[in-house]
Amino acid sequence: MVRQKIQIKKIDNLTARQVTFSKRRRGVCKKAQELSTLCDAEVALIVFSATGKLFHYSSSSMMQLIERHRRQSEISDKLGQPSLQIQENNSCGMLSKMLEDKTRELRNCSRQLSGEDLQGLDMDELMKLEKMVPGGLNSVVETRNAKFLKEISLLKKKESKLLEENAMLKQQADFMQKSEGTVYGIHQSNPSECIRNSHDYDTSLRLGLRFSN
Amino acid sequence: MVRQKIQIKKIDNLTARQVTFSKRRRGVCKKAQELSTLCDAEVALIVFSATGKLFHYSSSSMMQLIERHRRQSEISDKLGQPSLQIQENNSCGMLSKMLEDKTRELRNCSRQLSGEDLQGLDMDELMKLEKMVPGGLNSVVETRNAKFLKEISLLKKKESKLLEENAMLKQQADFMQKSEGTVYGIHQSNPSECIRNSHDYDTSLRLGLRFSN
DNA sequence: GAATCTATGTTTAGGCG
DNA sequence: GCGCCTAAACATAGATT
Repeated sequence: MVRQKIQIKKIDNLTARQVTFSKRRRGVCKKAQELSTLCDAEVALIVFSATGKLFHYSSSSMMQLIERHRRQSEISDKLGQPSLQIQENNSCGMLSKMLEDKTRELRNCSRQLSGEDLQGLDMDELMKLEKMVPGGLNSVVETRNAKFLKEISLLKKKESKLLEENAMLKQQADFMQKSEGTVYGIHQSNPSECIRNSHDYDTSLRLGLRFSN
Repeated sequence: MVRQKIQIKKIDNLTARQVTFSKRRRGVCKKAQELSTLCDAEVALIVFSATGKLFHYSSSSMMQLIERHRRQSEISDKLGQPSLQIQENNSCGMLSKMLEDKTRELRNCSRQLSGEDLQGLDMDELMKLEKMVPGGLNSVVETRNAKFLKEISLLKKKESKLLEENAMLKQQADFMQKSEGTVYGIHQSNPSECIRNSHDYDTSLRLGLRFSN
């Protein structure tokens, strides 16, 4: 049999999953290395297998990279909080420079985001933002943010609807399963297979936070 | 001129390097996501561009993953990772899993956002800075709002797509019902029978499963 | 710069030892 | 598990718009 197109969802067959994990783990690592080398970037990659084994790669020091990441996040957090430190510590020139940087970054982001991601965090962050900033901004910005929030509300309703549908379909599937035991398909595992050795996660349990496109 | 084989060394031309960075960064990110989804792995990826911009992706919580990595790296004989989020009930077979995948995707887009974007935190920064710097920030506001609108638009599209997919799943469910309740099961497991833990943290270290160079 | 195109290089699913 | 094989799927360098 020749190669099939696969869909990006959890591979059910344990063996196939492990094999794919091994292959793709190396693939991702290689890609990370290449990115680092070709583009002069710092890259850190941490992978935990379903069995809990750790694999990692980093272009330089993992600790340094993690620390750098943490600091960057922390800085952002501080800025996000109502703390006024920065007002005291920065001149207008410096702030202007930062703003320029951020604007550039945001442009880049817009480009990147065009494909697949965005959403949740943006909404959350904006909500948070709204609470944090008590009407101090000018009316134009407030109006726009309100508009944005309205859109978010709509999208959340849609999400709820989708979730409802999912629940319904789950029930349906449940019912069908109870009413008929016939199962055919590629693979059906015996539940007892799930009780493997103590080093083995049951992968079918892990409904982790995934994203497939 | 058509595509040449490239050698993995730093790209000299700045523009080409930036373009490649952008393309490959997304590529690596996608691969990381796929690995996570397909193989039920936890993946964290941190990338700093040559200009210092941060990009990251994580299949779940970046902080948790980093913390887990830190612990496993430094103390190999410490057992019993306390919390590995036990999953919700999953007893409906393939269709149910597909639906859950979709639901999860919808819910957790934020994580992909935090992976690809500079996060909503940048927005916070901008807001904060806007408040501090008097005037002359219209372009920043415009940029941000444009980004918001674009994001909303894309989110809508994505949700529509998900709804469509759910509709398809519904059809599938209908079909199954008509087929006398048979189930095209690929894998079925009962979570309650699957007890796991992970005690072999140090194994990966002994086996030299590292990619640092 | 960003988006798209496309020929080509690279990855990898599915097998097998 | 690992390594190798093949061909299909995929990623992407280079060019163009």
